[in-house]
Amino acid sequence: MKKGMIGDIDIRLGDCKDALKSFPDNSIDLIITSPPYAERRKHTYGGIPAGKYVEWFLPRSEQFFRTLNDKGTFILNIKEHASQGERSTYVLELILALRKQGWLWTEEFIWHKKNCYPGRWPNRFRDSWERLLQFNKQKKFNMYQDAVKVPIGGWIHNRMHKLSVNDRQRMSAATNSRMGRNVSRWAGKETVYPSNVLHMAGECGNKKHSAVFPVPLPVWFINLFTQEGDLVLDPFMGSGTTVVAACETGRRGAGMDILPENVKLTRERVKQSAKLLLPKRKVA
Amino acid sequence: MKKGMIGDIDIRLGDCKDALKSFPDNSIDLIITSPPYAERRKHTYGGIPAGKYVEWFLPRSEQFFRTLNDKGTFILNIKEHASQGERSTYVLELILALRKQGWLWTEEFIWHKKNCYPGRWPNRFRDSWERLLQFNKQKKFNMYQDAVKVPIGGWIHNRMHKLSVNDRQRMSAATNSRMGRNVSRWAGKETVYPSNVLHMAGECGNKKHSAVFPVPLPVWFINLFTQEGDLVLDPFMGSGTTVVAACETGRRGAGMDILPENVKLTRERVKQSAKLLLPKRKVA
DNA sequence: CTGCACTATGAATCGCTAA
DNA sequence: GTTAGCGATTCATAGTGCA
Repeated sequence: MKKGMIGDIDIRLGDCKDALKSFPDNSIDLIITSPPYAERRKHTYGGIPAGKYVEWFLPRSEQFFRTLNDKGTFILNIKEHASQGERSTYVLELILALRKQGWLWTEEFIWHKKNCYPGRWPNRFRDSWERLLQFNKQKKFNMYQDAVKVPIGGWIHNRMHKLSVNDRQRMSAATNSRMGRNVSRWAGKETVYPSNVLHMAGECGNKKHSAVFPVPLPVWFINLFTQEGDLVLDPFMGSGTTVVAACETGRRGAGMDILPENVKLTRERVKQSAKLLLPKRKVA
Repeated sequence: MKKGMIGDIDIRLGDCKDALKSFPDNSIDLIITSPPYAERRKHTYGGIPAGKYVEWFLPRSEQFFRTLNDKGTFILNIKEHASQGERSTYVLELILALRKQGWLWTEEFIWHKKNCYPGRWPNRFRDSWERLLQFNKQKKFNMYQDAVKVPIGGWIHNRMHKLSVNDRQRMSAATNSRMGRNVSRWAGKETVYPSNVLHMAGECGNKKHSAVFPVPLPVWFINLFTQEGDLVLDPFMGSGTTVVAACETGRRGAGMDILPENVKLTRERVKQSAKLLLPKRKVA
């Protein structure tokens, strides 16, 4: 086994701008990452100024473009901060710059964070969403929509709320009524395709690491854009959530980070994840 | 009473670029509008090309800037389309251009439309969100956050939003009906401030008019950014949803549209709305 | 007046065919 | 070559009609 590998997971220390140079062209099937946002994480990543963000990003996305499979996808999780009462525009400028670099701006998913960061300000409400920008190299790319179908109505939750007490009684009893039919449909896997708004709680309460996103988020995109055995990259690995997600879904994973503690942390998480999965895989 | 006025509502025929010239500086407290999107509404508004959208918009937003109160707010509802596998970038360019025109880009609310347009494509899911861009003239602007607090959990609130005109009539009459009970339940609940993601179904199934957004949407922003008696403008009035919302919330309203049928339609809706409200006001 | 079954339709998008 | 038009696809709602 090569150095830095745990099973099918390749974890490295370094800046992706340099570390990716040893990756062959067209070798990666999905890139999903949450880079350091501008003017954030000053003590760890140095806090890239908003005005220099695009020029900082482009040499790195150039490597993404080279290493990404022609039918692969690049998912960028980012959200501009508010400062001096205004939203920063660097993300908009980044989208325009990436198109000039050759990327197609295919879609913008919204991640609606149900339990967003608390707080109150006189001039704005809590920010409870982030952008998940999808970029591709060509119009035709791999997409496995059936892998992420959801129960009818999206969230059964909403449906349940509407039910009166009578409805609920009937629901549990009847097999032939309309509600009964609906219930059997839920159980019987009547599913529809999702939309471009994702409802997922942010990670919270974990003191060991401050994950930018919860595991289900990369899992969703991994299921949507890759198949088993495909290679998933997170060039700004952080605590390794994407890499863990790749491991859990049976994909190969790669990731890098400039901070040794993140490399160490990710290795530990992947080992943990692999341990839990092994018995599962035997069953399956 | 001046020509074109119904009570406190000023409805005009014409292009806002010209029609707004007779409005004094700093006279409007809130502008909330959904302009014709690029490459849409070809049969009615001609379909502005994406490449010319910014240059089409700026002379109009210049009038918005002049007529808006310094502590007022401008809410712009828009969403770029997808074509040939890519999202158009004209909205991003518009945001950048509006900042150059002097606007502060204060916030971006997400309108999550649960009942979005159906369809299935090999490369994308249904688009179920739109942008609600907030712009201001200064850092300090009027904001009445307490006016839009929601019950914890929020589901009764959702229910309220779904009310049709009929339901609202029913609600005002009945104290014993289902809705009446819900309202009383709501009164006892603890409330919290909302976030910047709004969940509202679009208006549909209404044969009389095809509203771009449902009344509760402008009502929400009117409550948030204005007080009773303030002036609310919709420069691209359409079927008059914003103007009706102003009427229902006891604000003064103004609106204009280049299509005579929209002017006529809005006048009818406002008259209807005023009729329903009058008895209520006496009671209250 | 309530609850349930049924139906129409909406700021959509892609891909094919015809000119 | 390039553009314009139309069909197929799809689902959460409001409205309608009836028991």
